[in-house]
Order: sequence, then structure tokens, then C-alpha cells
Amino acid sequence: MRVTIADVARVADVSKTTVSRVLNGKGEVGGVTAARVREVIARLGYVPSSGAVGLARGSSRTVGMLVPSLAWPWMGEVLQGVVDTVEAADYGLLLFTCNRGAESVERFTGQVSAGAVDGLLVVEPENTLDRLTALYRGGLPIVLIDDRGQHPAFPSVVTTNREGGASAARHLLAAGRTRPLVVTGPPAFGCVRDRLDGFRSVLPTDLVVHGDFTEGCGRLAVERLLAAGTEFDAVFAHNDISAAGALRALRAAGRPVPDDIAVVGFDDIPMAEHTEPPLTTVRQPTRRMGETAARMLLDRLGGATVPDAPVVLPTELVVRHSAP
Amino acid sequence: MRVTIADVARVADVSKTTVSRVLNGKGEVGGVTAARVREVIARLGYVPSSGAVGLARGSSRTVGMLVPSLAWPWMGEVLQGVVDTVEAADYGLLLFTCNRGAESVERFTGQVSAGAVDGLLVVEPENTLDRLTALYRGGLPIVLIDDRGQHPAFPSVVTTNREGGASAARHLLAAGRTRPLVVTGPPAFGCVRDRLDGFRSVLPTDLVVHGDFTEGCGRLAVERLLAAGTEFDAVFAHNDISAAGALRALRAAGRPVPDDIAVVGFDDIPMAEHTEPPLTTVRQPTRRMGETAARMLLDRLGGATVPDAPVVLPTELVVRHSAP
DNA sequence: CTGAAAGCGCTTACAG
DNA sequence: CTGAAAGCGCTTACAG
Repeated sequence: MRVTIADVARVADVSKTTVSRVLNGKGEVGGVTAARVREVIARLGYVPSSGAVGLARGSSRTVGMLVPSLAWPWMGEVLQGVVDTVEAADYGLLLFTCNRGAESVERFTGQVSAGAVDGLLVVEPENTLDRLTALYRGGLPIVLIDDRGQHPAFPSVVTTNREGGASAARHLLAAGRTRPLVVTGPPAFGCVRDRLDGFRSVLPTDLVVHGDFTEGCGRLAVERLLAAGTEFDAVFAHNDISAAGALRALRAAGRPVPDDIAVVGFDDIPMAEHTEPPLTTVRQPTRRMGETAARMLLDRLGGATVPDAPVVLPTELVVRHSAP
Repeated sequence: MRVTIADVARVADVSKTTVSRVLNGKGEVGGVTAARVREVIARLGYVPSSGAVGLARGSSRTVGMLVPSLAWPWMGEVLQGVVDTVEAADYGLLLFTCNRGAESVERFTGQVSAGAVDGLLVVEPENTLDRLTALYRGGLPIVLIDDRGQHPAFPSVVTTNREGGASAARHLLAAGRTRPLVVTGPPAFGCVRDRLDGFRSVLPTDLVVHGDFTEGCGRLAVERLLAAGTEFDAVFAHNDISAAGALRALRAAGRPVPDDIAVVGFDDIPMAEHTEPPLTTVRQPTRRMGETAARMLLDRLGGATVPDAPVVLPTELVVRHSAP
């Protein structure tokens, strides 16, 4: 059925060793012989079995990726960055989610122990951190893509949340806004604290409502403050979804954006261009974060030492109509 | 380093054969012996090497998935459906894209020939169809998730594009709209023809502008017709992105939606709830399409025969404010 | 009920 | 420059 190295060897009238050598470019092989072997390989359409190669070499040339959910709006970009990088290096990508809780984690660690992957890329490990730490201590290369907490034990890729918050504040300040409302994400997340600190370092405010990254939290926060008659001339929401909620509440209340109140989000997901008005937001370099993390992991698998300190990729303020 | 079946056998004082048997539940094994082996497996934390198992059994317990791009708004849902199903069956998922053109396809076919996957899930094969056909003829199980053309050679999962178009028309008709504009996707796609036919079967119109699924095409179509003074009281756009473009053009022109002109999209991507006004749209069951395709492939890998005829999953009209 | 041995398709010392 | 042989970690007839 399948064409094997033995078939090639037989037809080319050499040993399997020799075929293996021309395949991997290792060891000296006579020019004429090598040419003949190559010709036979092409003619027979021989492709080495990845399973057998992996077993013999003790590595699978595959990296695993563990994500909390694939349906999040920015996950596609991260994934695309990872896949591009991994494919270019001729590695495979094995994808796992942990949205079925403990069972998923179980299955996932199993596959890892089974040696199905040479290394791991993990996005925001939620309840997996102890397992991951064990695997990492056991020698499995791991790189985190994570803003939510600090895990000094692992190499990681993050973005400039503090500076991102600060850039939003500078932009609003330059536009003459002095009384901003901040709608945060879950206060337990490191990125949330950083975005808030950065913002306040430029534009101090005590008008802070703790949200949870949903549309509803942005909407409710604005509705309540308006109902209470609280004054504010800008909203900085910690993600675009809750910024969209704020926009909706302002529109419903008849408060023009940006003339009356300016709105700035965070992430720059595809939706941000399509809100009314289009959303000014702090762009996370999601694709580049994926690429960078993958590159770090591949470097590590290639024998390089990767930095202990988190690699920090810059955010970028994207100015649209909600805060010109 | 790694715990092998030989270690387990030695410690449990049995042969590797016996360990293999309790591992796979094949053949008779004495109760006491089995219990002892199981205890040793647990104590040593033994996990069979997936590479070795695959080599010995001639299958990898992994399915491949080939997608044109991971950044498309509905791809995350498809992927999530696939991953959930595949994980539940204890298979791995190897992810490939073909967004680097011929090179990607090359790499991809290579991995397939290398036996890295037992079967394949393919989303909208663009320039890959000949390669795929060759692989399929060669015995590789493949299931397509594809609306764009008809490929009777492969098992596939599609949605009710014709009925989806018809449902949009019925909804508009019931609301008293009689003069609709249709902004299509690329006319070469089968789904586009179906959506158009279904729509016109209920609400005949010759006001059809061929677009390309971009925001710009929806915006331009509306701008031009308005500039030309053409009368219409509704827009049916073939995807949500171009519907968003239509909304923008109508807003810019001061034509109220839905009072003056109603707008219906297609897909129900996350953005659809956040446009102004929120978009009425024909929902594609993307997640279920992923689940269904994965299930068909797994069934096929399990030895079942899968239907030749495409499996058709129903669309659902989601009514929001743009066309109440 | 259990085991010795061959085989899956490669790579890699080792020897010449 | 080239090859015979062992080994990677499993499964599976075959034999008892």
C-alpha cells in the first residue's frame, strides 16, 4: 500500500541507510548515488511516515496549542499568527481547548504525556496552571500568551497594557476631556489593573466601574451613571465589547458621541470599525503575539535559550470617530 | 526517561503483550493480573506513546483540518464545533491553512501523505480541489464544509441557502416591503446563486447588484442607487459585512432604518448584534456544521458508511431592529 | 489465560 | 562513501 523507505532502497539498489542519509542530508553520499535515490523517491512519490520518523527520532515535530475558547473575537488572529509561523517551520499544530473543563484538561495532558507534541503554546491558562507547571518542570517547552496574570515561571508574550491605558488617556486629554468614566474588565486580571493604572497615571479619575468584559456591563455602567446624573465627558472601556455597550446606552439616552461624550475601547476586534460611530480603540497586536510566541517556542525547540522576562509587544491607538 | 510498556511489564512481572491487552481491553486477561497491571500503570504514571501506537496500528488517531483563513468571523464557531466533537472522541486535531498559497498546499499534502492524519475536514477548498480529489481517491476519508460550490464526489455539510434567502424575502414581504435591493456575494459561488434564487422565488426583483462580501460593496451599491434616484424599500445583503456597509451608506444619506428602508443580512456573525440598528439576519448554523462534519468523519473512520448526498443544516432568521 | 517473536517504518551508532 | 543491525515503543498473529 504505502511506499516505504525499503521500497525506495530496493528500487534504487542501495541500503535504507543510504536513502535515509539523502533524505536528511546527513553523512556523505556519492553524487551519482544520491541523484539516483532522489530520482526514485520522486518517481515513487515517497514521503517518509511522520509517525515512524517521530518514533525513531524521539520527537514529533508538532507543537500543541491550548486555548480557552475558539469563539472569542480576537482568537482567530492569534491562531493565524501561530499557524503561519509553525507551518513555515514545517511543524504541525495540534489544537486543544479547555472549554469542557476538567475533562478537557485531562485529555489534553494525556496527549502531551503521550509525546504527541514537542512543545506547547498556551493562551490564558485559567484552571490549568498547576498541570502546566508540572509539565514544564518535567522538561516540556512551554510559551504563554497571556495578559491576565503574571507567571514568572514561564516564558511569555504580553502586550503593553499600562502604556495602552496611558495612550487612551493622553488622547482624551489632548481632546480636552477631563472627567472620564472607566469601565474595567474583571479586577482580578493583571491586564485590567495595568490598563487602569496606566490610564489614571495620565488622567486621574475616581469614576471607575468594575465590569466583566461583556456588552451588558458597559451598557449598565453608563445607564446608571446617567440616571444618577453623574457628569462625565468620556468613557474608557477595557475591551471593545463593553465599549459597544457604552455606545448603545449613550445613543439610547440621546447623548451624542463624540460631541458630548467620547468613547475609547481596547482590543480592536473586527466589530470596532462597524459600531456607530466607529470605535476609537487601543489595538492589541494579537497576530504578532501569536507569531512571536510560536517563534520563541520553535527557537527553544531548536536548542536556543528563550528569555525569562516576558516579551512585550506594543499596543497602538487606532483613532476612529468615537473619539477623534 | 519516559516510562514505557516494558517498564510496566517488568514491574508487574508480566509480558508486554499482557500489558497491551489490559490497555486495550482486548483478549482475556486474568482478573488478578489485570488489576495488578492497572495498579502499576497508575503508580508509574504510564501513558502509551501515541507515535508508537500509531506506527504499530497504522493509524494516527488524528484528523486534519484545512481552512482558508482563521481570521474570518464565523470560522471560530466552526472550529469550536469541530474541536469539541473531535476531542470527545479522543482524537487529535491537526490544523492547516492555505493562506500562503501553493506552498501551504504543498506542505499540507505532504503531511497527509506522511500519514499524520487518518482523515480530513476541509472548509471551502479554493485551489485545492484537484489535490483533495487525488487524496480522496487514494482512500483518505474527507468531509467538506462548503457552501461555495457543489462537489458531489465528497461527503459534505452545507446549509439551506435557498430557504435562507426565501425566509428573508418572506419576512420582508410580511412587513409590506415590495421593492428590495439584493447585494450578492461573488456570483461564482453556489451559495450566492441559491440565496438569490430563494429570495426571488418569494419576492421577485431585478434590483440586483453583484458584490464580493466586503463592507465596501454594500456601501457602494447603496450609495450609487441612492445617487441615481432608484427607489427601494429594503436591502438583502448576502453576508453581514456587506449589510453593515449598506447600513452605513443609508445612515450617511439620512435614510432611516428600518422605517424608510429595512435591511437583512446573512451569517449572524458576532458583529450583527452591534451594528446600528442591530441587524436582522439569516443565521448560519456554523457551530453545528463543524460538529456535524466532524461526526461524519469520525463515523467514517469508525467504519460506518457516510451518505453521499450533502447533509443540509437549516438556517434560522434572527429578527433584530434593522427589519423588525 | 499468557508469552516469545515478528513487524510497523524509520534513524543511528558501528564497522568497513 | 556505504551497509548490516539494533533500536524507538508499541500491537498482533501464533503457539501453548
